[in-house]
Amino acid sequence: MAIIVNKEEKRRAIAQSCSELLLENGIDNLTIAQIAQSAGIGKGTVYEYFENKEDIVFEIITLFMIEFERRALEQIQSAASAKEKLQLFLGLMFEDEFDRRHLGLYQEYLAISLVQGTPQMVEFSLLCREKFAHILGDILELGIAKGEICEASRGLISALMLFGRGVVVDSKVTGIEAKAEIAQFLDTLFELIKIGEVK
Amino acid sequence: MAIIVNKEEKRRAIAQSCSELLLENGIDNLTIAQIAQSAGIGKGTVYEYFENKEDIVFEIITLFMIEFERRALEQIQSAASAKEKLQLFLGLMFEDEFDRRHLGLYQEYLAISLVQGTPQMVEFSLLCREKFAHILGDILELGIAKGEICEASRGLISALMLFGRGVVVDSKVTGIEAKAEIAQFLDTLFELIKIGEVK
Amino acid sequence: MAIIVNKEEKRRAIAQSCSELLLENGIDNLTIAQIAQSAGIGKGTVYEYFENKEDIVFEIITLFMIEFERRALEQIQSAASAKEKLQLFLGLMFEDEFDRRHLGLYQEYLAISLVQGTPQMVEFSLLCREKFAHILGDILELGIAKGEICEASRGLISALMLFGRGVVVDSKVTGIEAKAEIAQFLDTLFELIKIGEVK
Amino acid sequence: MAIIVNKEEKRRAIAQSCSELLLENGIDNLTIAQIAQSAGIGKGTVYEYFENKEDIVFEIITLFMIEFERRALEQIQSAASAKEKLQLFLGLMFEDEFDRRHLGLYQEYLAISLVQGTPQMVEFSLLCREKFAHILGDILELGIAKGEICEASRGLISALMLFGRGVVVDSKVTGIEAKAEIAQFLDTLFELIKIGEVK
DNA sequence: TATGAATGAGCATTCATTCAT
DNA sequence: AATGAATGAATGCTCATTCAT
Repeated sequence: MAIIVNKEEKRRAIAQSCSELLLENGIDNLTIAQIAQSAGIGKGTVYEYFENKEDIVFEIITLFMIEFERRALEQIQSAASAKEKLQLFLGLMFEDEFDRRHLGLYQEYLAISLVQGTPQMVEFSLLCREKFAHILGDILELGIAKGEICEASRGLISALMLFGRGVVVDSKVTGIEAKAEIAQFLDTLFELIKIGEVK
Repeated sequence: MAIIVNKEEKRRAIAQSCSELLLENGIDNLTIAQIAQSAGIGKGTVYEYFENKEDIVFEIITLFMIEFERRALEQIQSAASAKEKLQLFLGLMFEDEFDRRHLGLYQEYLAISLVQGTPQMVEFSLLCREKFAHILGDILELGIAKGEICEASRGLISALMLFGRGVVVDSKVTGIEAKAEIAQFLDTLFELIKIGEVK
Repeated sequence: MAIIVNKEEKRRAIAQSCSELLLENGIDNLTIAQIAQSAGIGKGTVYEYFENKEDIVFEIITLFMIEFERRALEQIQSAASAKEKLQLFLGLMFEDEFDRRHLGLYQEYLAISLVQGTPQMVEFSLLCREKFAHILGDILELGIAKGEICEASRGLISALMLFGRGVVVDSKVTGIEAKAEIAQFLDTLFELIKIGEVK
Repeated sequence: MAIIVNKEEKRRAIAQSCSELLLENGIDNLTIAQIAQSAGIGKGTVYEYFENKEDIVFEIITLFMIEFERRALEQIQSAASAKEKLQLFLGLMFEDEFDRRHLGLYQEYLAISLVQGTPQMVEFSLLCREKFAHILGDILELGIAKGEICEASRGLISALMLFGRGVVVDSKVTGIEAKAEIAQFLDTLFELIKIGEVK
């Protein structure tokens, strides 16, 4: 009698089993052979659950993204002002060693997107964009509602995300100090968007 | 006596001769054999003038960067207001087919920086950063001097560059409409930094 | 279930299939492409069974060494006196065309050991040394037991091997006549070590 | 008015100027460019004085050989008995750091001889052989004359040289302890060839 | 006599993916 | 459902030597 396996469940199990490997070795140095071994299955079996290597990496990165979103929402709640929330959100990837490894993986993923960019990857990136836009939107709306920042701030969602993307890239490419850049930007920005002053 | 060649000159000549190749094929698909052929020299000769393939790509990208800087300064002069200048500067890479190919190369270069990032590459990126910071600084200072924008705008240089980087990346990664994003950001931003209104 | 292959067996089969190639072309001129072709497999498959090219050469040389040892023991048995045995053993590599090709390969291997000498190669050479020391030891012991040679001869094992190595090298380097040198040495030596005379 | 240069003199000057380089880098890693630079001349000029790279290496090795011979003779004189002289002669290459570097070079040279062996190299090796045979011959003759060793020892010249060659090779190939091997061999040998005992 | 610019052949190795069993 | 054996494309780099000046 064959064991009935929930495909979706096994997918995640395989992905989980080698997520550490991915963080350690990076995408390029992760081989299908390693994946199969760490999951305790044959190489061919991997392809029963995933289309290709990219598919596996996707699964893992998606898991990380969900976790990241969860942490982001959690952290943001603990902050009082809109500025603090933004600071936390934009800076979340640069916190500690744990994040540094995830950041590295994310940068590697971005690099692949930059040169190979399959429709699937674009779709995934757009999905992330939406989620984060939503989070940023909530932060700003709340800030406006609480009278912390002006109505015009509403138009900054996309810019804040693009700024964030720039920080992620440049923290590697030019070695800028991410958290300092974020702080400085928010200081300047809040000088402009906070309520109650005349320029 | 032997023939004396101006090494620096020939370097540039070789780089020039295969820059088209680089734009067409991308970095990864550019082979030393192609470079040598397009320059009409032997493969070994290439290595008389360049350390390695990376070195060649660098030379070409540097040439493009210089050209880009020149065009940026030229375009900016033709604009009247600070907002227009910023729009031109940030949008310069997304103008037409000509730029699209250069943009692609730049994105590929960024991708490499994101995963391999040699000290030399970081140094180059920092150099670019400085140059562009200078240009942005001039634009903002002039805008402040002319009373177009508030003093606080001065603190936006780094943020504008990171935003620009984000647009370069996301125009590929998520397929956002670069020029529209830039326009929208500047509209919102100028709503905040222009002089003469109460929030 | 997938096909299970006896790895060790296939290793030897691949090695065997290109040993002729190795004898003909030498180590440096043996390419992986040739190996794959002669074994009727793909280049990649070669690497399923061998770490690298060196590993393949090792396998083949080891096979030759085993065969050499077998022949040596066989030949020695057919000889009556210790002197004859030594002569056969030391001269075995210089017999005929068959041996000349193997000798050439061995010399090439020695050359590599002399400049690159990986631990693995040293280990292999020590293994050979042990085996041959054992054979020489047996010959001498029997000679002593039979009263052909004096007790002190026992101390000559290592020297005989080093002499043999010297002959292998010099037969190529200075073109000395190997068999004549061996004969002359043994004549002199036996003059000294044979029993029953006063110097 | 052209400067008259003694070709032979300049040859030696060039060779001398890069002999240190040769000891440090080995034959394979010594480039013509380095040679030219260290001699303060152009690459092309090197070929005015030498046929090819091999020719240069030859010149240097010849210089070393002459020096080695000088040292050998000097050392030997300081020894009293034939056994001591042989020990000094055979062990001379394994004395100290100075010798270790020369030994390495010599081994590399042997390796080349083993696979490429040009007539010129064979000739050189034969020349060395003759010289050293002469030295060994003198040692043995003197020993015989002084009644230290028996007449038959005269036949050991070639064997001693081949043994020596074997030690040079195996000190690298199998990592044997050269000086110990030499001592052990000579102990055993002198047990056999010394005068005044009955086996 | 001196130079130095130009040359170009040659090859190991990796690993995602397939598919016969 | 699971497997794992087989595959093969694709490329940077070195350096001794030559010969035009």
